[in-house]
Amino acid sequence: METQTDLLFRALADPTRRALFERLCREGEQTVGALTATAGVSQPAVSKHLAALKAAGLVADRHEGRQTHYSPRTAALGPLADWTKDMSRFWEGRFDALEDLLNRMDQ
Amino acid sequence: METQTDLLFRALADPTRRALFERLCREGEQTVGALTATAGVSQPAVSKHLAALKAAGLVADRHEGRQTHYSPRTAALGPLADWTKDMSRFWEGRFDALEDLLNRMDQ
DNA sequence: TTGTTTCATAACTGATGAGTTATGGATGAG
DNA sequence: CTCATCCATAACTCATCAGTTATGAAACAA
Repeated sequence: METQTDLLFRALADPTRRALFERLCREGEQTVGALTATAGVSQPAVSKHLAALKAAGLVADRHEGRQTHYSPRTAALGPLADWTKDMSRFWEGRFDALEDLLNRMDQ
Repeated sequence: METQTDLLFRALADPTRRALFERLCREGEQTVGALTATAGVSQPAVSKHLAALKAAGLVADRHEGRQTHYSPRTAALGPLADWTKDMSRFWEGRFDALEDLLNRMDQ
């Protein structure tokens, strides 16, 4: 079966898709047209990537007339942060750079 | 070009590969044979996954006689933690669940 | 109504990659 | 020196997926 975590990791694996999500995080809500203008791929490609991000819960869409506005849902990154921290914790106390990692995550 | 971040996200995208890494984090150093025993895929498949994890810096290998021991390198998760935090920060102050995410990351 | 714009979907192509079996190199056991 | 064991690589198959062009639906403009 396809868990939500699987979906999340897979959604972020593609560079083009990750770049779209990054733009939304940096610049805020954007229409498909605006995203397509500088995405380097065709409009249908952008739409498909946005659908994948939406399936992973990473973006939300809002319809306004002919346009569809997409915005980031950074809350969806929660499981990713949890997983990263868990992996470090499991390995904790053995010998490695856990402290460095946690320091980086603590603000 | 293939950045180190691309390599990291791609390495973690596959469920079988992620499961191998999780096992190493939970149980510590393992030989290829031990990992293969419960991986659900063939020994060459395991070897290839381990090679991918190694290319991403997520594991290290140690040769001892005929056996190869693999251990996790959780420090390689640093860029992932950084990226996650950056994305949340960019979106910070706009309106969403940043606090919840950061609380989860703060220990 | 007629035409234009915006986006999503369908249909297809090509590349990538996860899996397999086969094999070989290296080490250890006898 | 055999022979078995452990792992990595080669060679191949098959599915998945990122990209394309073509098209259609819906909203606005005239």
